[in-house]
Amino acid sequence: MKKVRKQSKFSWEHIKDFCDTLTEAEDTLTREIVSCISDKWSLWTMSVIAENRQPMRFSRVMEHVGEISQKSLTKTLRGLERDGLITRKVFAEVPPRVEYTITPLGTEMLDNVAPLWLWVATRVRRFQDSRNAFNQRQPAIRKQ
Amino acid sequence: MKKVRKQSKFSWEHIKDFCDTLTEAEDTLTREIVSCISDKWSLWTMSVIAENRQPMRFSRVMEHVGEISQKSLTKTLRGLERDGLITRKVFAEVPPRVEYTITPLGTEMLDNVAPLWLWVATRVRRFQDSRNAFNQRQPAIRKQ
DNA sequence: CCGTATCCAAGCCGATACTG
DNA sequence: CAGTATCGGCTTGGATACGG
Repeated sequence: MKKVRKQSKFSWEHIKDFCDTLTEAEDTLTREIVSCISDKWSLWTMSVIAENRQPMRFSRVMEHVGEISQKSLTKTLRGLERDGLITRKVFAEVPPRVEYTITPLGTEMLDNVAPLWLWVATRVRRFQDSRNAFNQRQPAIRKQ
Repeated sequence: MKKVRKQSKFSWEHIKDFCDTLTEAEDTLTREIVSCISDKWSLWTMSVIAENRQPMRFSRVMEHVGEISQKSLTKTLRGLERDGLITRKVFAEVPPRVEYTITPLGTEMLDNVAPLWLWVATRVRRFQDSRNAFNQRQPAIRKQ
């Protein structure tokens, strides 16, 4: 019986046991959800909607998010809706109105990302130093 | 003076104030570092090296990580080294030997990612349900 | 053994144009 | 107003071949 370690997994110390209880599908989905925090727009869009404290129209979200294109915003919002992080409500009016709201799950998500983000941010100088040092020593093993 | 909101930022509640103290370069770097957790191999590679508890050769890392290609593993390891998350030690021998070790910063990183990962993993069913429901109702606004 | 170089396919994302 | 459709550039990562 060949033990194939699934790609893209993460397990570490005390969470290892729990991770091992997940099916492969669950494990894959977990990674997908976690990965949204490095999606170019997802996290920022969520925090924009969350901080508004009330339903937000498409165009207002677009204003606040910034330089995003319509296409990308639509795609981002659909993804967040699909995962239950925001809700999308369409009003049958002319002109059309669509309102987006953060869900409790979405708020929880933001609250859980924040500590990690903060940890990285407080160490950003150290990372910068490390990169500078790395770039200054000649690329390892470089021929000549 | 046009206030251009940098892309790809994240700020939320109590971390907002701290994030605002970062320069744009620092903010960008923070996002880059955070993003490594969704890199296909970085996190998994780090946990493999960390759990080994001792320096690990390239080929052994490759075995444990699994289906990764040499090229991707090299690239992943270089990135982690550059950011100070692992160390890379070359021995001038024949045949060549290179050993990788997790750094304290790398361990800290893993420890800080774990809670988020665990939170997502414990809610994975909810995310799955949300996706199923989303896929079953006809795509919003879909014509006909 | 531990890489580097090259080619190539897939996917992301912006710009632009069009629609109910 | 809030999308959809299409194109095209850029990046990412696998496969393969080669090198010190």
